[in-house]
Amino acid sequence: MTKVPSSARPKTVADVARAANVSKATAARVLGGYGVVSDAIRASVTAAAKALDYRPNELARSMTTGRSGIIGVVVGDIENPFFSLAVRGISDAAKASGFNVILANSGEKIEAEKAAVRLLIGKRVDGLIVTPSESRDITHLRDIHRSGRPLALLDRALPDLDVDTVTVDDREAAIRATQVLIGAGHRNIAYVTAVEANGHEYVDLRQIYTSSVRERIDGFLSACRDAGVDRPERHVRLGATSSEATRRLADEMLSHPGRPTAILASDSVIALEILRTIRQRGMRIPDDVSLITFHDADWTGVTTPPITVIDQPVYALGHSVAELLIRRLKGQIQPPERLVLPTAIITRGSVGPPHP
Amino acid sequence: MTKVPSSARPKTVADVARAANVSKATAARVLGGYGVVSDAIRASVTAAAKALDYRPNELARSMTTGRSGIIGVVVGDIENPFFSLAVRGISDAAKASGFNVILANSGEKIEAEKAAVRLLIGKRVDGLIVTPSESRDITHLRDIHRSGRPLALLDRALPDLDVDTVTVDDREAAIRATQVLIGAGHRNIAYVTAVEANGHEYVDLRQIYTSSVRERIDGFLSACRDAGVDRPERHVRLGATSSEATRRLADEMLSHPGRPTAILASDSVIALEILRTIRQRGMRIPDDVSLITFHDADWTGVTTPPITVIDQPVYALGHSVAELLIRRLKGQIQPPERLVLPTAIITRGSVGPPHP
DNA sequence: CTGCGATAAGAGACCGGTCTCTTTACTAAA
DNA sequence: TTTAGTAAAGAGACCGGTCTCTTATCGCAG
Repeated sequence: MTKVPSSARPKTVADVARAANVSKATAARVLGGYGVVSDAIRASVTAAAKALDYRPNELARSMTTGRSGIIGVVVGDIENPFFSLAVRGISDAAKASGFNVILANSGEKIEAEKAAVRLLIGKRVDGLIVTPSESRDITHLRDIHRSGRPLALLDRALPDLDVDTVTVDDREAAIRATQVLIGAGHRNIAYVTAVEANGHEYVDLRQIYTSSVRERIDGFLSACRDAGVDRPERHVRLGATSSEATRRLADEMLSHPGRPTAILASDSVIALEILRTIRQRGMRIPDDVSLITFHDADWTGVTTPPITVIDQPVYALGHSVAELLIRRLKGQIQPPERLVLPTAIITRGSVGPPHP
Repeated sequence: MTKVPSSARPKTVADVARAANVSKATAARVLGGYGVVSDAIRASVTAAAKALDYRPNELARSMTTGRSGIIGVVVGDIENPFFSLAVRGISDAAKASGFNVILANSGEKIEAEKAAVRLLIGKRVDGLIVTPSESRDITHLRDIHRSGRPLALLDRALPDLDVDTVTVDDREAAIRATQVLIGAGHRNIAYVTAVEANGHEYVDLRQIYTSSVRERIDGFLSACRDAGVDRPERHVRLGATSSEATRRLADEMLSHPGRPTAILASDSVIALEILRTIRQRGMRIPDDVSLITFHDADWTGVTTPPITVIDQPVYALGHSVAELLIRRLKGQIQPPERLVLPTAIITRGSVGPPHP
């Protein structure tokens, strides 16, 4: 004798109007919370709505109003704690202003990123937050901007695209981290990053299409050169895109006779894999090799020794880029802002003097 | 002389139809990829669409078709790597079938969960995946089900709600982990979980409204009792909901004279905080206290010593719950399935004999 | 040469809201 | 008593697609 589970078409304003014996317009006014309605009518419509279990169709609502209340977010990889934390910052800021978030991840692939943007635009999100995976091909981002939908960039700036952007002082951070290693006596320092390039071999800065990574490498090289290191670009390693790739890369790098005495990792996921490789090879930190990584991931404080990190304000990064976007969504027009948040080095125990 | 950045209203099928000199219906057939159209007309409509930079309005499309191509996901906490990984599994499965994902997190609060469900239903998602934060109040989940929209549960079963569910063998896993500790000689074992309850004091299984946690505690208690432990429920600690709370709880627990010689942590976030507290108190693992945690989080392998864990197939959990849901979305009707995935214990170095 | 079926294109209703414009009823000022 | 003014409710267009139903055209068999 149980009720048939479904098949009951969701109720509409027209259904409620009929039940309450008012016009569709009046019912819509009550249910939509706009216009003027007498208290008596309001009560009876509300009662009818409750009785019928009316739930508004946000889709229909969005179509007429043109606003969906949704912010689209395209990140490189949700699994990377850096992004999960940033997304949390975005979500919190969005929720506080009554917006919701649709998440899509690009896997750092430009084609996936384009598809995601197309999809979100199609869903008529009110605005987008993107971590652009490339600076070469940004036509899809131009399109967003051109279509009048606000766009904001997270963690990675694009010189050619003048929109709200929140990044950290990547170059500065890389310089300081490198100086820490140089100060400890290192001259053979490797920089390991996920960015893919043809040949996995670093040649030139212009080959790096991810702005944050380019900044970091630039800072790294600059600090190395200032310390008189010869051709530091030899020690930039690209292509740590997966744990396997990173493992292979690290293994190859550490088995080499002229192996680095210190490593600077571009994110915590890479650092973890490098740490694993170091352990596996029976080497010790910081005795055999020193390590610094970007992102103060939660685990970096509990290893033995704990890892010295570049602490990025990740949550704030997400929170403020969302706030910038929302400000614009609310109609405030102002010139695009480029926020650069400061980082700090947290000194732990993973840096020591070089040991050849 | 630059073009005005926006204000150009997005083009519609009607615009394209006009430009191509065909009827709206014909243009729609081409652009929507349905119906029959001659090659000549198809070409001219496609050309017109490209010229006008037409982009379909998915909102309008969803409204008439009734399908949005979106799966709504409500998880407890995106920041917890357990959930990020599960979400990744969901996303991958969804993408493979042409679905997209809207993510909302409840913060394990029932009110936020209800709001999220209401929102997603309003957005007319095609189906929902939820990790119910409570088994007491599930009217909102009943509503989903009743409205005919498929619902699937992730990680937590609800006995009263007969829908597709994917969980792991929590009770079994807890028993095995507890037995490992008991086998090492421990009789004073603490179980620490995030679940909140009035008074933070464990009294009764019926007080635990999160099914997975209840299962685990049940298994833990059962294994303890089998080993002749007296009143093991004394050692169940609730309320590790934030890092601060966990820290406080752990600190209090470890400073107590009759402190546990081993700890079983309900997730990796809790374990990390417990580990920090242990270190901070100058205690050592496993000499002073043994530790096992649920979830083989990436960091558990790199601490000294590495942590023995209960390895849950988290990605598969997400992937298969999404597949179950999608199967139903595609119209296949079958009785609700309750999948229980197996776990395994990965023995590392965090368990040793008790040391009073 | 007529008629039938198949194919291609057009006309217009519809989805479920919002919103403008119009109508109605009632109060208050002239 | 007439009239202006206002508050409240109704009628119906509209958003941008989909989809059914109708109409026009063409080939081919009888």
